[in-house]
Amino acid sequence: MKKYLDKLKKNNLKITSKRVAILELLERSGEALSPEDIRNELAAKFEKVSYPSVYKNLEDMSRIGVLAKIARPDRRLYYALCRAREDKHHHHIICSKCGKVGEVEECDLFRRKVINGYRITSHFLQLEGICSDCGK
Amino acid sequence: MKKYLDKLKKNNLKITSKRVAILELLERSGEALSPEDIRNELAAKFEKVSYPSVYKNLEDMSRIGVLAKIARPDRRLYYALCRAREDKHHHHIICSKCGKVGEVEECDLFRRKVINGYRITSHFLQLEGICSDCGK
DNA sequence: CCTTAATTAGAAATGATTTCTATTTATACC
DNA sequence: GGTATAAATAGAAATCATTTCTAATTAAGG
Repeated sequence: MKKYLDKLKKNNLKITSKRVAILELLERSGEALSPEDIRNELAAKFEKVSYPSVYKNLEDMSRIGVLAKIARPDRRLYYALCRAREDKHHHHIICSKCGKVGEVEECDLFRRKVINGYRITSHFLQLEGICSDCGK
Repeated sequence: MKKYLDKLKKNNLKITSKRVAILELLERSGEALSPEDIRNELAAKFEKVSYPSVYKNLEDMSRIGVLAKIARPDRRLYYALCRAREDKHHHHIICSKCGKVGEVEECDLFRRKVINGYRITSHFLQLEGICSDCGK
């Protein structure tokens, strides 16, 4: 958490309770969440949470590289903690029934620099399935 | 072009002048275009072109696999002709600068039945990068 | 041709995101 | 610790890509 807050300071973004709560939520969940998801979670913790400040915080924090912004075919934007340094490269798989999220490390796209003439700048992989509990 | 029209027929989509014009436009441009781009191009050719039918055509044709739908961080949807061999599993990569779309066949996830205990039901992979022309 | 179901245009609605503005708050400096 | 000030915030209203609704038109099979 400290390294994210340091990065905020370094970029002249103040350490506000809302920003800390957003970062903690994204760290805890490990998923890409929508602004609406995030506002709803924060609403349980704070008396007042406005959409504009949630949107602005997500945008500001992704601009400085603390968060990753993800575009999906539902035309909504999703945000996830950018864990650039730590951990292994991975993606998430979501259980269609219970919503449980697991990690998928079988992805070697991050090693590829060029595919079919394109120098890759980003890739987004999303998996859906039935987890072992629900599949019994 | 014929193979696209055949696929429309096979899926009970009629061969209308608007659909043909959309396919020709996408084939000619080779890029992923927005519904707005497409409507504007068509407006030069037809007296009347409504947004709802452009949107519906793009959605219908991507549903049956003739077009690929691409979500980008500007929160708009883009559509490109799906040129890969029909039966070959593939994904798409879009150039961040010029919008050119290429096919990516290096994906072996579709062969995996189970990952990390999850029985996979679907996966979505989207790549972004700089194409060879723009990278010069 | 004729019939019928699909397609279309236009107007209005939708809903995620953004803008605007006045108030509050974090932080640098004393 | 107190204060100035620039950033952050909430709430109301606006924006704009996309969708819904409806009646008129059209493709395609018989």
